[in-house]
Amino acid sequence: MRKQSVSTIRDVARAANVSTATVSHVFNDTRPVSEATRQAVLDAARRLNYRPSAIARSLTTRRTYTVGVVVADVLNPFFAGIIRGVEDLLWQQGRSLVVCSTDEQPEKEAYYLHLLLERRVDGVLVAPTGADLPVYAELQHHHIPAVFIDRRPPQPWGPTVETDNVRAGYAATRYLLDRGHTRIAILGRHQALSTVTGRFAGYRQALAEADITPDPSLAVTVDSHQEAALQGTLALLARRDPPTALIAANHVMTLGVVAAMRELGRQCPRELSFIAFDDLPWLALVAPPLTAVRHATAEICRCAVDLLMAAMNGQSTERNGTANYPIVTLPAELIERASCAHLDKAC
Amino acid sequence: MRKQSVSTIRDVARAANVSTATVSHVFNDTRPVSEATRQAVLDAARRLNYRPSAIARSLTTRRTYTVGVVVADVLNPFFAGIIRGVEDLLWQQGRSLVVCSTDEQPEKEAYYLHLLLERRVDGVLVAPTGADLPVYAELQHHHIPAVFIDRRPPQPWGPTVETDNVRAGYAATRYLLDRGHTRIAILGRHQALSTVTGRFAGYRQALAEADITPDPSLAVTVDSHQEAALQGTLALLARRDPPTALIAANHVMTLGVVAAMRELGRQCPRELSFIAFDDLPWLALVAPPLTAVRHATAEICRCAVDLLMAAMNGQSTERNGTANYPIVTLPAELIERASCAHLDKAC
DNA sequence: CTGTTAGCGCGTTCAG
DNA sequence: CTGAACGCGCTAACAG
Repeated sequence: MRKQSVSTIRDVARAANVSTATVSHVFNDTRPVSEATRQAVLDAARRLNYRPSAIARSLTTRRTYTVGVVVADVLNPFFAGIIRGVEDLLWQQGRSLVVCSTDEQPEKEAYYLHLLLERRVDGVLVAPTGADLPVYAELQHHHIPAVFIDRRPPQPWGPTVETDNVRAGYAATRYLLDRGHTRIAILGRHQALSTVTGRFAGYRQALAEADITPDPSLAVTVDSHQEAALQGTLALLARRDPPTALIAANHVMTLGVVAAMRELGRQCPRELSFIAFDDLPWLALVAPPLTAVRHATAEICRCAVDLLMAAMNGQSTERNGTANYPIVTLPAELIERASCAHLDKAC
Repeated sequence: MRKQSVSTIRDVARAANVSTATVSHVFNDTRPVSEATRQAVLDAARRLNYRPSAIARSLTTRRTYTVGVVVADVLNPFFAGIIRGVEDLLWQQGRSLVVCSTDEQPEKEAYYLHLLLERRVDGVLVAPTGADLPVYAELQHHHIPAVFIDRRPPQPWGPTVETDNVRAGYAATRYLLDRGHTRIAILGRHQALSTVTGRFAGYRQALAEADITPDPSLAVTVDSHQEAALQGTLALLARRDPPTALIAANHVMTLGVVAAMRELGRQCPRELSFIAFDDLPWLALVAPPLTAVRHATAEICRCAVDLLMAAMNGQSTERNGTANYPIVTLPAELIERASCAHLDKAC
């Protein structure tokens, strides 16, 4: 077998004695072709192992059938879920998905967005790091729509789909208040993301509504590592007046809290009631099962993809002057499990 | 601001009073350009918001700087880890990564590989479903190298990088044997993947070496869902002669086993010693901490990417006649934790 | 129903 | 050090 090069549409056209246009139309079903020539084309294509080049096609159609997904970390189960959800939705449209992990670094976010811009993806789904990057304007200039997921961008560069963090933080706190807790702590990452601030705001709001003067030292922020979360929890529980309940504002925090409880040999919920943000299978399997706030991941994906499609198929990104992008806020669900106890009134 | 279209290399050339060739060379640093014109070009580019089109570039260079990664499921933490590792390695080369989840369905695998083929990715990393797909030959025909990860392809269509499943299965079983267990069960998915068969083979080998006549009914295979794993475990533990130790051959199995233990109120390791394949943070945090087999994920990624790069930069896929592709087998690590107890001789 | 042809935006010879 | 011109593989007008 001699070194056969990859064959092009022209090779097929020659082999089938038709024009390249006909071949194109056979493959794209974009205008009627007589059955005879159609078969001839398909035969020739099969013989030559022909596969149309999406690159060449993209050059003329100005569509890549690809979208970029920029998240903090694919390894984080929450984002893995987002990616999976988006992939399934896009799959049906023949679109593929290039994934990028920023590790919460604005430089990496900018780098990846530039990459996606050069590749001329049809659109991007971004969980922004929070920095106000010039690349957002560039994307807009190049008519590449962006939809923000999970967190709000620093400026309204596009529609946003997020969990109702305020309400979720409120609901979790309220749930604990209803069980008699007054000294409730919350542990989150030390970062100005809308997720964090929202959850903390809901927490404070619930306390205020219950006429509890919030103790600022019970709202703890740490670096986004399990170890930091562990140390933060240890410090919290070592106080003379430790909290009776604790909310972990994301999954990494949850791991740290559980590690701390284990290290101290503290029992949950007898010695500390606990609510975890981000639900995962294992939370239901430990002793005690952990109460958790579950994101509406499927809805987030569906909504984000819908918005992106609308922007991609619709006219331009900027409709008339300054567009007013929607912020879609989806409710989270509190999954009740055994990790929250009623506090005796006596306390 | 009027509707300004996206500017091309020609616009930049005009604006800078140079030829398109010069602009190209400025951006790619591919031949000396006088500092004056260089600046003029960069200025013009900045003014026009110019970004080179990777599509047009790919059409001439025949390189997309993109690789496809086909796995069973991005949501599976093992594969998420693979993707993250590969992404980090590729990132430094300016390559991006399109991810595809097959859900173990050969049709989906074929579909995605065709998609990647049309997109002319520089190479693919595949965790095959096990089916012998014609698309493998097509990839080869189109000189798109494939490297297989985690599982072996049905035919040697490319190099493979995998965990040493036999040794890992052997080590886990041996570990339990050393602690006095003789009735050891293993629970895996019901599927003819090299991962499963390897782990089961190692299990049988260890038993044979210990002169234990293996009880086939202790090697259980079920569908790859937590519920099926749960049922399988329940059945195993409901026997008149239940095993004293159990190995879960992957993470889904682990979830099912833990759920079953919880449902039965069985204590680990007092009533059942347990080893989990696939290590995750939470395994160390439950009571008791779960002994686990940890894959050398980082090494798998490094090795797979190295092999892929070699194939992409090297000449063609088929060097001389039938290439002989290596199968790289990387050792897993047994992480000792408290979930395995010594069995009293008396038993 | 089918063919011709002109780009799409870039890299890359070959001349100068 | 620079420019002109061709081609990558395909789609989209326009003819027929």
